[in-house]
Amino acid sequence: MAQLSDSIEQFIKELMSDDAHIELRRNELAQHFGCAPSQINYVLATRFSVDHGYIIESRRGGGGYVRIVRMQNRGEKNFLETLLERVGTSIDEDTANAIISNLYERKMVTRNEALLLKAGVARNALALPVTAKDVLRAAVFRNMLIQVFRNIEEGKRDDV
Amino acid sequence: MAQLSDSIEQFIKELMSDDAHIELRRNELAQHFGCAPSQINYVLATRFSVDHGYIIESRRGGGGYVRIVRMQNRGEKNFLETLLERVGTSIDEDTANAIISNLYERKMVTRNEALLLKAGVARNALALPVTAKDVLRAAVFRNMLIQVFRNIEEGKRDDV
DNA sequence: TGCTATAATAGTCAAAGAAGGTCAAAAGAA
DNA sequence: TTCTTTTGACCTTCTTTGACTATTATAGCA
Repeated sequence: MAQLSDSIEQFIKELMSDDAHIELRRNELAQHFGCAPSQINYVLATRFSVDHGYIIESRRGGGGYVRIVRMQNRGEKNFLETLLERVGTSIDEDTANAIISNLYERKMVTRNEALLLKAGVARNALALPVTAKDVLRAAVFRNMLIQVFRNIEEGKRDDV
Repeated sequence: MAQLSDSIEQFIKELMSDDAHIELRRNELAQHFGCAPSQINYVLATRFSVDHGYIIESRRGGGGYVRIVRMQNRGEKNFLETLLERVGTSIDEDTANAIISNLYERKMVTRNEALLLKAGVARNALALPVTAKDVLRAAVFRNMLIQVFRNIEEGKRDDV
């Protein structure tokens, strides 16, 4: 049943289309969807986080607004470093998934590859205490991320 | 006779009819049959497992669902089953790599996907005693293998 | 002009609601 | 008995709402 949050996410993405950023009124949007204003914050937090490749700016008071900015493509080399730093030595599944979705939106991986990456970091694969899971997931994920960039870099040789 | 589980199994199969996959609400279905929700899980586990040719996906929370995907052709189903059996609960890196190369040779995964899979099971990702590594690798690998087949089956939906 | 009160926004956080998952014990069949 | 099925208690995840808080612009007043 196409969750409210999903609809709002879609709506915002359509609004953005090709633009690198849009501005909206939190209350208006909430009214449009007949929901609590804080629902908008929830959507922003869960679907437009930095890990998803967006930056949120806002301003309160009269004439207030919420601006959603799609982060620019950095140089790939730099980007990998940033991602690895973000992953660090421990990462939870949601954050990892956000990063993967971002890679897909930037067309750096195909849909199938994205799903493969998600399968690799899924919590259900790891029968361990949560903390250990996060540590292990980070290790596996780092490896896969590096491979993603390697794939992008070379994409030519045919020996596997 | 006609066990409850059998009825539920039939019901689901009729629901699917020609579709390669359906989505349902666990609680609704349970209510329809006047049984405990976990009964549905039992049916899924015993009649819609991978070795029966199905793959289950699900999501919790508001708007949650259970999706049942049927693998189209028998060959694929048996192959996945064989692979999962081969992987078992513990596998070393070389064996995993051999399986991946085989998938690539059969053109079931692209070169990039194969490399991604290898990255996911690489020993350097797992900072653990060897035995534990193998066990963990098996878990992650199983997950990824199932995803490979899922990709082959559906390759259409666009939600990542 | 400078200050202040008010209205107009947005943010935070915790609690409630809405699913599905797990596991072990009880019940039933073979 | 032994294997399969069924149930229920408890767990985890994701969403939605609402009360309370914070910030900003502006109109009115001294």
